[in-house]
Amino acid sequence: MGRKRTKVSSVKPTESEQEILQILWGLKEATVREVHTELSRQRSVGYTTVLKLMQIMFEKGLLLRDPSKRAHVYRARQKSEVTQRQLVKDFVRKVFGGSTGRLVLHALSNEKATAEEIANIRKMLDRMEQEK
Amino acid sequence: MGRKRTKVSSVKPTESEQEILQILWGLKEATVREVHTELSRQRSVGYTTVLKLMQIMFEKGLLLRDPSKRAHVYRARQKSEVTQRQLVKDFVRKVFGGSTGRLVLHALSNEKATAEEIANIRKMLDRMEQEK
DNA sequence: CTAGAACTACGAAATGTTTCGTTGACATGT
DNA sequence: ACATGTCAACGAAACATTTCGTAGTTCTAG
Repeated sequence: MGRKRTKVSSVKPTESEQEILQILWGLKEATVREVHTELSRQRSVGYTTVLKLMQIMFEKGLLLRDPSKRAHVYRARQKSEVTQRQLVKDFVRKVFGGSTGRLVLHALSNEKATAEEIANIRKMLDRMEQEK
Repeated sequence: MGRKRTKVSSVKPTESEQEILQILWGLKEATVREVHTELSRQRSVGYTTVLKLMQIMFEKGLLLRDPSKRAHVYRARQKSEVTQRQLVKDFVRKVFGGSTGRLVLHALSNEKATAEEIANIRKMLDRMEQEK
């Protein structure tokens, strides 16, 4: 008997977990309290709720932690790029039937990007056409 | 007694519901059986499961239906654009900290878009810079 | 040394989502 | 008229996610 501890990399974070990952990516690493403080800015949530979520995320392999300090220090196991890639792919499939282009058009038509981002996007497009 | 029937437009579809919306957007309108047939292509799912989901979606106001035929004909209440806008916004906030540009860069670096889509994206960028 | 604050761990309730069996109505072909 | 198939409705089980209370430990100020 004994399942678990396989396919760690394919675990899809729930929505709450995504919020926490987002915060951890920004802070690089943080204690539960720091995450709670930050998340509280976005919505009302109890300390032990965040604690529990982060413990679960640790068990799932989404987070690493250093328990040597009294307040354990957590960090995301995967670089943001890796997880984001996975989530974008899933999202595009569910909401845009798999068409990345349609997602991009939609995203751009919604909100404004900065001039710098626009420039980067152009570069990206150039590169993509090169590769053909 | 009786709550409900408010804030219809702000209901966020669950993941299963998104799959069904995706199918309905493609078919314009469809019976439960048609949706089930289509969804079955993607994953294993029972007929009554789809039926129940669509009934719930109707109650939530996500779908409209015409019960005049024996097999009710359903369609999405909101145009795909509206719902997608909402979902993208939410997704960008949770996964990219609100930065649309970063989402776009990511999406593009993942998968290849078609030449036509790339052209459209360029046009969109042009337009965005015009507006400044 | 002691009171209080800050932590982790844990269990379990509350809530949300998905799945499906069963029932009864209606339709169709024989 | 009846057997067979298709349908909506519904209830509830199964499962997943979120929330929080409580207990026990360690730290810190006085």
